[in-house]
Amino acid sequence: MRQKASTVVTMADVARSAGVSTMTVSNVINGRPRVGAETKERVLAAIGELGYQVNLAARHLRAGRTGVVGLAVPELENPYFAQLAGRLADRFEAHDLRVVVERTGASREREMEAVAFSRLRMYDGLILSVVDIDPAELGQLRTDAPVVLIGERALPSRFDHVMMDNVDGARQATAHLLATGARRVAMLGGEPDGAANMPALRAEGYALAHAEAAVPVDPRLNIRSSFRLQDGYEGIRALLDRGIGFDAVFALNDVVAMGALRALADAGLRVPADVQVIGFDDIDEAAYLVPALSTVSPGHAEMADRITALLTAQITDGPTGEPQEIVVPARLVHRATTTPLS
Amino acid sequence: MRQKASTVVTMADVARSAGVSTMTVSNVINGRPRVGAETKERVLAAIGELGYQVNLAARHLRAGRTGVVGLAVPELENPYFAQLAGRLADRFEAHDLRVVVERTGASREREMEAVAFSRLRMYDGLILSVVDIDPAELGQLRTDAPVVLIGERALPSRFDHVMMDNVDGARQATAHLLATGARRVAMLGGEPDGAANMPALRAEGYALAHAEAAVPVDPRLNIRSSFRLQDGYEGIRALLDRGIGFDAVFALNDVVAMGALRALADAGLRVPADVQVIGFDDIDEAAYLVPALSTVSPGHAEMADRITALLTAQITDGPTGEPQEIVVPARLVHRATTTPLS
DNA sequence: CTGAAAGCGCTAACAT
DNA sequence: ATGTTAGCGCTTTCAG
Repeated sequence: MRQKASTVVTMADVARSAGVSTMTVSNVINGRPRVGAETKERVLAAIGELGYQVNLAARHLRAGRTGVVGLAVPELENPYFAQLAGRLADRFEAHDLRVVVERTGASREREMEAVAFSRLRMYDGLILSVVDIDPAELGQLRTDAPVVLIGERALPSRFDHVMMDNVDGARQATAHLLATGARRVAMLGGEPDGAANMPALRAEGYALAHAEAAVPVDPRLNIRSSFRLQDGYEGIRALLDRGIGFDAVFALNDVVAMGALRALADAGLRVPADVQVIGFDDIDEAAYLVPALSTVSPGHAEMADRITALLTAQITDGPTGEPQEIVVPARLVHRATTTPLS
Repeated sequence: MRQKASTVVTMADVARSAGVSTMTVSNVINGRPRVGAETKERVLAAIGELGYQVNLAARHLRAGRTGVVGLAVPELENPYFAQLAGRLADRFEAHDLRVVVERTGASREREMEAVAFSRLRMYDGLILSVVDIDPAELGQLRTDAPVVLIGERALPSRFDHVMMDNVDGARQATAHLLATGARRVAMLGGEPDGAANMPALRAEGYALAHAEAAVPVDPRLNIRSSFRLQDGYEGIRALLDRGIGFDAVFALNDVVAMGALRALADAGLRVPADVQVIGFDDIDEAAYLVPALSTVSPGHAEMADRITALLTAQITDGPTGEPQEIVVPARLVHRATTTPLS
């Protein structure tokens, strides 16, 4: 399993071939000024001939930085994360930092912690979407590497942390449903494991709105599942098959809302006349569904701006004093799957 | 802008604190067998106390490998790529390789080449989705690092290359439309720059089907644009506004098809009764749209399997002799936006 | 303008 | 069972 060391061209090879020192080669490659024009050409020629490429591992070891920030998300396929990744990539590009995305595999907190933190040193900074992590685990991590957490509710931690207002967003969404006459609001998506994770928070907002409107919650309307399209579809089908009536659906994210819309259409139910539907996340697709999906916008731009600002600050200035904790407000987006207020 | 070297804990620090050599620390960390139980504990304790974390840059420099494979795609937000990334991550995990995804920014071939190849050495292997790259540029690259190209038509290159059958998929899709009575098939999406890029190939299949069916093509039905939802929407709107009649839409990908579906619905046109619609890519969302989108499936599983096999082979066995060129067949998926064949 | 020396943090190979 | 030596490929001093 050995590498064929002979095929790897090093800087020393180039230097030898061009009859200069490695230092001069280094200078040419990095476009440093004080190199003779003719020398430069000789070096460039040698590089071309030998097909030399810098060894970034060595460069990084030396430089102590990599120029890349990692973004660790539970899953790549979820449009929310894919779109977040795009927005962050845009912003970090402006700071000459490249974003690379990796997957943690969600709920499995072990894996997440392991992956994300063992690799910390590969990155100048890490943006970690915490899904289900135990605050205690976070607490034991010894590192002053630049890290920004995104996702859940306030965590006791020494890391900067930006979150969307899950509870309030869910409250607003549910309240709108209730205010426009719904009395039996199904809640769809999210695993039923306690914890302060995202589904739990959105569920909290759902409960809150019911309490405020003094509308009782029927626990049978609580359909928990994973967050795929299929889960949204099957959740609604299950409700229908079991004959459990409902006049609105609060989907814990837009993806399951999409699945729900489909199930409703298949059942011949009209949206929003028979059943209102509202999602969460405001993914790009929401506006283009038929009918267009009402949803909760978690403030995409502000979120991305905050994350970028926080992380770049840490990277350039080193560990900051107090960890910041930023809550980006959520906003209802009314489209065609809900009935307007009055 | 100096790093605070004092806060970085190295293996030597741990060794000193535990009263052993760095080698012993290394052995403990890597779980190598021949370490005394009591020594091990001392080391572990020191690690915990100091909050030591391995420096992966150094490890990689030493090991000559990183355990990560890069996936460079034009854009993260496109569900096709997001879903591809997920499938690849699954498969590479089985080989103890982690996939990290980065964005090349599509069409700008310079950037793409630059990004993808300058970083080659960071990865044990690279999967590069070539969008618009000039074969000549690829040709000049000197490297025998493991690379698998995905995307377009056959390229003269020394890299393994797996592609979907763009032309045939498009031909099948268009042929179905024509066979079920459509005579004016709008083609939607894709920049109109010549080249052997994806849009051009799918356009070729479109033309081919028309030729085979002896149906003339009205160039005004060719609406080229970018590949966002909005572009699909606006493309159809433009056709409608200009009063250019059409009875079917071949969308160059599912995302623009989604936009088109929405525009059609807004205009009160029934799908497929008034206008048939077919997309390309078979993204997960397609099956859940209302109505469910007929599309061309590019053989997702086979594609991912092939890519994984090719790249892992290169990584473990070194440069192979002949570069492989694999075309994964495309298959029509009939759902609700097209009328069935007779 | 160019070069020599030293060392980033780690681990394979060889002592002990 | 543990330590010593050497060096991965690069770049930062500091000398020419």
